[in-house]
Amino acid sequence: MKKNKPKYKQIIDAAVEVIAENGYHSSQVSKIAKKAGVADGTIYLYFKNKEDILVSLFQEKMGMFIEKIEQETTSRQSADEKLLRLIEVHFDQLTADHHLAIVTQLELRQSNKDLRQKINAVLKRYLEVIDSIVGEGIDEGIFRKDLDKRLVRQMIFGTLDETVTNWVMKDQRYDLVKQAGEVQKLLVSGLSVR
Amino acid sequence: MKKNKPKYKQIIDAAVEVIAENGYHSSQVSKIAKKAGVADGTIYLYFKNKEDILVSLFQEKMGMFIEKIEQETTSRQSADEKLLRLIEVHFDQLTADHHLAIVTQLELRQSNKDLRQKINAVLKRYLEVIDSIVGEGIDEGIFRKDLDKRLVRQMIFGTLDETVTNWVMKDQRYDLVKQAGEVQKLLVSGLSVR
Amino acid sequence: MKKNKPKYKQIIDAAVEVIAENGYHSSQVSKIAKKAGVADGTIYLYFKNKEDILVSLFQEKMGMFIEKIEQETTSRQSADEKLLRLIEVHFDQLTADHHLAIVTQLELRQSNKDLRQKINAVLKRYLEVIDSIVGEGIDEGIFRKDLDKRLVRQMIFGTLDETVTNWVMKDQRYDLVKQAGEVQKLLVSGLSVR
Amino acid sequence: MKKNKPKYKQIIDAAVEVIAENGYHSSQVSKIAKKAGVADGTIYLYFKNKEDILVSLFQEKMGMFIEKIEQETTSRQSADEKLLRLIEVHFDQLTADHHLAIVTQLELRQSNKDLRQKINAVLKRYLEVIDSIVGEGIDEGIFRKDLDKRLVRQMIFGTLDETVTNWVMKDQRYDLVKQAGEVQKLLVSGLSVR
DNA sequence: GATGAATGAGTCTTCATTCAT
DNA sequence: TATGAATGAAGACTCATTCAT
Repeated sequence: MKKNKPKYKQIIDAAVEVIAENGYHSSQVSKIAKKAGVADGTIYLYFKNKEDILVSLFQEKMGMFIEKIEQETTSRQSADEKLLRLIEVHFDQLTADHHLAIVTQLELRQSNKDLRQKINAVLKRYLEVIDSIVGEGIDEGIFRKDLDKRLVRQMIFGTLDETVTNWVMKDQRYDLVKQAGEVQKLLVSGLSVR
Repeated sequence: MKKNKPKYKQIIDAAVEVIAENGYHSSQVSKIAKKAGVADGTIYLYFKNKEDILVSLFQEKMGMFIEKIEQETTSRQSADEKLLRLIEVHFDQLTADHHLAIVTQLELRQSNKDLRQKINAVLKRYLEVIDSIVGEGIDEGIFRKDLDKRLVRQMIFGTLDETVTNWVMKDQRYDLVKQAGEVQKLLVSGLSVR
Repeated sequence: MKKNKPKYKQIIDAAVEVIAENGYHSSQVSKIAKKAGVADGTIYLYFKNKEDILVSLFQEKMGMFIEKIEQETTSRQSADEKLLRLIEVHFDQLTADHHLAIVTQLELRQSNKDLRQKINAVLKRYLEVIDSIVGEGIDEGIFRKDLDKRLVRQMIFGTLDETVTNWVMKDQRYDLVKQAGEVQKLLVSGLSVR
Repeated sequence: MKKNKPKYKQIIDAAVEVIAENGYHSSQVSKIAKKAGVADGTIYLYFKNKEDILVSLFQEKMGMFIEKIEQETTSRQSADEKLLRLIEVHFDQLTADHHLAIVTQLELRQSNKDLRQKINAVLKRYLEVIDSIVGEGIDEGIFRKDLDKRLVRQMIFGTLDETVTNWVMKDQRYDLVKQAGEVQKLLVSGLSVR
């Protein structure tokens, strides 16, 4: 119960906690309401239905997540620095909110097709940040001209996502942010010795 | 469970089809039984419960999938050729069985934590193939000595997985195998101009 | 409950409209409040509960309905003329307020036993008008002496009610009042050729 | 629990009892299942949904009801005898099953528009019986030639329905069948002395 | 082995009503 | 008087699993 927050945020925060602790399928609306300190019916004054809680949760949290990344990357000079900062901020934010990490990496994936598509719509902004960094890198002459933008985007996002998921599944027992540099280096330089 | 009996395979194949066509949450046991041409109760002579169908499905299909990759990669000389072959065979097999592609990339992710952990156990063999290729590459002197094995594994697997998922979500409308070379190059050389 | 205040009538009129337009089961208190231009809670300053709105609605509208019939019938001379006038005024009033017709003939019947009993209490006055017309007819010697008052009352009311209900269910597409004469003749003379 | 009946009939009979005893709105599916001696889920092996129980109940019972009326009326010679027999059989059948009487006269009217339309479809057959008797009466020369078929049908059905409803609401405390003759006479001869 | 009819636990959502302001 | 945000009870339906045959 977080009495000073507006109910909308109270409910979303409760949902993150409940889902992280109980898993997606054991997160009944009544459980979320109880954690939020409101009646079951109150949920429906702020959200259309259960799915809408999840979509809103993702939009709210991911919105802030992406905004932070946008802010932090623009302040850097070169594309490779921007990429490093993107990875650091990505890792940092999920480290700071380990409930959110569990929810985004594991639990929300159990949602159905409809919800996943809404989630992808939210992720689009993030992918555009990646795209623009890659574009800058090419313009700056530090990234290859012949890069396939889509493949690159998939490599970067796929790598970060898989890295975070592994870390979450290992119960977040190591320092993710420390690996940002190495991950960036891998993405920029690849496996090759040169 | 008698793995060599036709009915066992009948049911698994029916499950793949039903899940690909109806989605994970609309794939009731009764629907799978009907497609397999057996009674609902018969399912339980071959599988402990519904989750066991899914785990077995994944083990069966992924077992063959990984075996093929093991075979095809050992026949290649150098680590970078092996990596290329791994990607080609990975893409090729999912292209060949589009029902399976849908099931592994989209539908099976909607399963709960327990099931995902069993799925990860199956994937371990695949990750070991990646590890050994990377190890060979280092020994051969074509990959960097200071590579973090785990991060590399996550980059390679994450990239391939994200690439296939995107392709499936775009309804498999383009030729995935054609992109194997470019993906391999990205992984080996990174984004950098050199 | 202050019957002379405008708000009381506002709410009842809103209820008639809302029920006629949305049907009994889709007529939430909040919808009635909105249509009446008051807050949900205000409803409860004028009515004990939802059922009370409906009972009051029926009392209010039926009170006027019956009063009109009482007035119009007393001015006629003989019982058969009074009966004709009763039918004409009955049909006429429901034709004049088609929302009310829908509500009384179709929607209010969906209420539960309790409400129906209260509705019947309101109807009692109407049945008494019928009774007295029949009594007069007998006294005048134009109706049979051996008539069973209750059965007659049921025939007259049942016939009018069924006639109006059919007309409402046919979307009030024909002129009900025009049929008053024929209905009266049927009731007075029956089916027989003489 | 009526173990020797097929489940379909068991459930319908249970529904009649439960609705008659508890009223339409307090007749939960679980209550019907319990009375029928089956599990809640079993209901849904035999009926699409709750409304389908009610529609089927009406079709089943009313089907038999009307069939009986059809049989009994055809065996009579003249139209007025047929009408008398129709009334007798109508009253007799509802007297014989007082639960059914409550359900058809009071509780089923509380259903929504959709259900009522399905109920009306069932009643159509009954109205056709009335129509044909009236037609015969006209052909036989004992009923007036200028009768409005629809109005007559509404008078007959409205009168019977109202009569039965009143009897049910008076807790069926008097002998309904005994009044059949008087009701028939009223319909045939009307109120008039001759 | 094979069947499939029967089971029954589990949950989202609505909406009449309240009460602090 | 008037408000309207908050309450919380209540119920139809699904579907994985069982077991008598």
